[in-house]
Amino acid sequence: MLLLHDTLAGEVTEFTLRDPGKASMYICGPTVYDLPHLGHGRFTLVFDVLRRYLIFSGLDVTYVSNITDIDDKIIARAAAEARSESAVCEEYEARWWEAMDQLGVMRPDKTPHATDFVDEMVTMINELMARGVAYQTSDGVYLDVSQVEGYGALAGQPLESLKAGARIEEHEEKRSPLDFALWKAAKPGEPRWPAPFGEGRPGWHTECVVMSLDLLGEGFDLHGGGLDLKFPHHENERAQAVALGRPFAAHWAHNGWVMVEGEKMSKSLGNFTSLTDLLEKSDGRAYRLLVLRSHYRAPIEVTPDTIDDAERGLDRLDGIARRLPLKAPTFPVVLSTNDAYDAESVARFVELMDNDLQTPQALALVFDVITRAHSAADANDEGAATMLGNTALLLAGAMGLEARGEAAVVDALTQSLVAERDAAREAKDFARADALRDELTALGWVVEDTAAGTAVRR
RNA sequence: GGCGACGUGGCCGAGUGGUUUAGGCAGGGGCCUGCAAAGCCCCGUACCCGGGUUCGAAUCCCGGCGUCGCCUCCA
Repeated sequence: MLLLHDTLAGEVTEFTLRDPGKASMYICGPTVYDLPHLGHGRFTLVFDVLRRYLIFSGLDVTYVSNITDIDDKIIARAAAEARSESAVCEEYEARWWEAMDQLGVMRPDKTPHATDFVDEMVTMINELMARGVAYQTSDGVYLDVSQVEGYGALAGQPLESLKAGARIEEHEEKRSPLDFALWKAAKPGEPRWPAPFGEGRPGWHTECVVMSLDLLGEGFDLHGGGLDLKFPHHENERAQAVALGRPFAAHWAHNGWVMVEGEKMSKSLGNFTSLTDLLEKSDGRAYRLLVLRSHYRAPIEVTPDTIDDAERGLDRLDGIARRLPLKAPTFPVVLSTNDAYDAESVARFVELMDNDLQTPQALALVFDVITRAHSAADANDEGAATMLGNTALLLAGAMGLEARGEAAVVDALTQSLVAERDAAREAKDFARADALRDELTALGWVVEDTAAGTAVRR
């Protein structure tokens, strides 16, 4: 039984399912107006790990994550670069998926685009107006949060308290500074859709309510995203569903910040690093390892040092796959009772993951199993070594971490140096052998002697 | 002003009332090796400060200090 922290409850609760055997997740996706940054990388990894763990546990998971393709920032960029909004969205959505693939994040089962759901959003806004909880102003349609039962539940603060701290600029037509736009009336030159309440475009908080309920149905299991979405984005989504009287997400999950030198990384602070940049410089698996290494709700520091550290950790994972003839699990990994695994380790893994995704300890467990596999191999106990090695690959794989044991692609020059070195060692010409090793090292290879002769890897 | 998170050994980063304890990286010693590498074994000082509860607290409570965040767009 999976226990998961629920933002609404403010504590770890049982992750219950609406339909037995099936899990439905809606994770807020990106607004495609710029390159993805490290924060995007983290939330996609965190929820990818949750998704994979649910699959590993035998559940049939439906994972929906949207693409916001209409927004002020998209319009601004399009205007600044004198091209269409759709051109901007196409470019950055493509970059988004490239980064996701490099991270090994599974593609969502469904990827709704906001602009494909405008009709549904208009219908919903109409209903909110008919119910008297939304009102029209000269620049759009707003939700009257004072009429929403329990507004502020996600923020963990009552409405009055939120109001007191509101730093929103005055808007004389709004009844409360916390009221938010469901619909923004079109300004000249902006993309627009027809609506009974005037041409315009949907507000950000509206798309996710409509798309999640439309694609997953009422009372779906989990709604997640980065911590900054908790308020106001998720609060406002929830407010719309509550105002409509429609059961919304049963469970809310939010992951912690990516920090840069002790400060939250964010676009507004200008201290963000693009994911694209990171992935050019490091193995995509390194960021996943880094994310797994701390709890998903804790902040993480991403620096060249912590990434390097993670890459060295990967080498330890890969090392066991290089050493032993293991059976790589099929991704996404599903727990099968047919194969020979170390039952105790698997049980321990499940116990840790069930406890609000204790991936740091689960990872420690994987490393322990690797050590045991090496020890067994040292003792020439091939059966135990293989079984333990396969267990390590299974558990790492369950978290989306792939071990790579395949030999490097070796060019002709390297091949000849390797052959020459083997010959020299055969002839006990160690001076020559060491010189050749130096040459190989200079070419960027790590040289290891094995029973089969010289082995090289990057 | 309101609400919240956090402060652990060289670094990253878990943990939680009590035997030995995360784990990774880095460092030291040993085994292995022609020498290495990889691997295995062993090792180091930790728990912000001050009180309190307790037989016993890094772990619970109170106070303090410090850091960070949310209440505006933000993953």
